[in-house]
Amino acid sequence: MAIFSKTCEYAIRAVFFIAQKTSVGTRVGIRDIAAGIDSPELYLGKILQDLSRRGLISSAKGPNGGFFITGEMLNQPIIEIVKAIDGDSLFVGCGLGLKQCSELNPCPLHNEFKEIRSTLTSMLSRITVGEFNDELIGGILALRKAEDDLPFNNKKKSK
Amino acid sequence: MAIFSKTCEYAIRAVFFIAQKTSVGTRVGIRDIAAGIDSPELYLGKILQDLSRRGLISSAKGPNGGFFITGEMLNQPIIEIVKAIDGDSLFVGCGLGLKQCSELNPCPLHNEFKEIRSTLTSMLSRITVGEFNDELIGGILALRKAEDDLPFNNKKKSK
DNA sequence: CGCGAAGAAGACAATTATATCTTTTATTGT
DNA sequence: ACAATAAAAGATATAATTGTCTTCTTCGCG
Repeated sequence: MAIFSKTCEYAIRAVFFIAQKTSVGTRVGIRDIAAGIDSPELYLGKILQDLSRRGLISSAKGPNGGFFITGEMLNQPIIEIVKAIDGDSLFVGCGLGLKQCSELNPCPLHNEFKEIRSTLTSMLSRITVGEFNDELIGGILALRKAEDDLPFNNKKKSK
Repeated sequence: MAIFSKTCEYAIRAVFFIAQKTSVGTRVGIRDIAAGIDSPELYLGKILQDLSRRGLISSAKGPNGGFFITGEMLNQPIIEIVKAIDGDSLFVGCGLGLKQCSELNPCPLHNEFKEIRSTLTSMLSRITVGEFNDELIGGILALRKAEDDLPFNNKKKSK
């Protein structure tokens, strides 16, 4: 068990990827995103649909279409993505899965988990979707393998 | 997605429960544990088997048998349970699921996750299996619903 | 010894998460 | 209008997780 579900990992990486592409002025298609973040293309399609329906990203059909992220969405914290995909159980539930766990009837790890949760929540609330654009463009941060590991076909799409 | 898998939640609660019973000198059967922590009885059986095979709890068959926890096991940190059940992906993997994420090739959340992980790790390493015995006995902490919600048959086992 | 109480073990069923495929719809450029 | 492109949507497949059932083995006690 990682912190996020696989779906959520793909979603976060995809959103960072799209944000970065948007910041240099281009829309990106599913194929390019999948290549850019190392994810199964068709599955990613479903995830992007979902994010788009929830208003976390935008999309356009047709030639020159693709996914993009508008200005204000760049300032969304990534906790929104996590909540949209994985729900809020990471932030609200009892660490031991007790429905009735509360201040009055706490489980043994209740107080410890409050700390973990608040650390997580504040981190994910602080980081925004557009925050890493420059580092991603500069190659300082990665959403997949290193750049020179990219398959040769990753440039045929630059229009 | 909660932090731990459901299986792991049951496991931790069960171990706390057994530890507490052991500390007052009795072995406990699967049925009583399941009732004590609100878990499916038969599924719990599998989990306890697994923990027992890994040496995190002990068991005895036959009449007056049941599960118990020996002295030194009481000092085990609960991170051992988590690792046994959920593996160590919570503690070592990249938060965005990138296999090649590292200091040299970090994902955008790499440094933030180091903090989360170390908080989690130290907390789970610090808390021991026997740590809450007194509070559990005293009813200050809970592993299920409040005591007075217990089904009437929970005392028929006191031997 | 032999019965009953318990855990051990393996097969199986249901659910959820993950992934793929196919068809449809919308948009753009010509 | 037409052809090409790209996302949307729905149906289906696979795998992992979670949960149940049945049978077997072991042990303690009379």
